[in-house]
Amino acid sequence: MTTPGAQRHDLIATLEDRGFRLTAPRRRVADSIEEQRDAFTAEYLCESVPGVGRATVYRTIKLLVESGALCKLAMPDGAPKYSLARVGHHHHTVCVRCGKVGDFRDSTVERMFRSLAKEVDGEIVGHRMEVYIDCSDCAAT
Amino acid sequence: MTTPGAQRHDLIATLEDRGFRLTAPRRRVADSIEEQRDAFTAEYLCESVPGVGRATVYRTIKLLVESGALCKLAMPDGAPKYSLARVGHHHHTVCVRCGKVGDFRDSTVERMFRSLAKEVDGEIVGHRMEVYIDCSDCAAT
DNA sequence: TAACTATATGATACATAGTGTCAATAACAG
DNA sequence: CTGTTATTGACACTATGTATCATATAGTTA
Repeated sequence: MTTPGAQRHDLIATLEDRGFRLTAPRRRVADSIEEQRDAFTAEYLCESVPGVGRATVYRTIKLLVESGALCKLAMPDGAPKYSLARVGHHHHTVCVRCGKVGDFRDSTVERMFRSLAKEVDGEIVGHRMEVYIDCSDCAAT
Repeated sequence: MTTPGAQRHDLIATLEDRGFRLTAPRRRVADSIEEQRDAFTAEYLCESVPGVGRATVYRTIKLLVESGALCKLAMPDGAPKYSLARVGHHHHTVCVRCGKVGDFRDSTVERMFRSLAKEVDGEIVGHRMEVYIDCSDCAAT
């Protein structure tokens, strides 16, 4: 049981829990990710941690995505961005103008997948869903 | 009104309707796409039309996606594949083993988006959804 | 049907998002 | 403090495109 509302993004602890070594480059990448409020690209993250190798940044991102601590999203053109995971399983709204990410879990989403499971030829092994929005802040400008 | 059941994939006609020139390279790319039964990558298509420039293949794919005649899908890792569009707006099931693509339109999907529209901070301007399956043929092997 | 012109082509270089290799380095266990 | 093994950073390479530009051609018009 996790305490509701007490969402931490202790990315380094996530890596430690999975048995990875706590290195200086990983700490710097994790710290930088925790500072990002909105969705960010891997290349942007590389720039935010000068001195850390590009490959290390990508490797760290990959570990965090595999751990479920980070979500990989696709922009409308398919370009990838990353966003901190705030809840277990969820989907995202992404503002196409400012990149602000929102999470949502909707009972109708779950209902839809249950309904779909009966129709498809085979077993559902995963899914992807992103909802693109023009957020109220951007719409106001 | 379209005639239900009479789904054609006249990709060349789609380009003509949009005012593009009917060139030999475009005909070859369009013909090759119409032969693909499952989702395919752009590079695979390039190989299937030897002699046609890679840039031309990508340009033709882009025109067809913009026309709605071709769908760009994302595999679980985000890698793009393309699939002929059979109906107006729909979503896809993709077998993660063989790449077979199925279309679906589910009333609960529409209901879900209507429900979501009330919750999000802004206006929904688009979405993306793919359902990954292990199809019955692959599961049998 | 010949000529004209805008569009399209193909070669090439470049951009973005990663992954594989490998020698050097550093974390952590003992 | 030392040894082992994971990790790093540099670099090369792959995949998926896009930009540029000289050349070629589709479709129009005389």
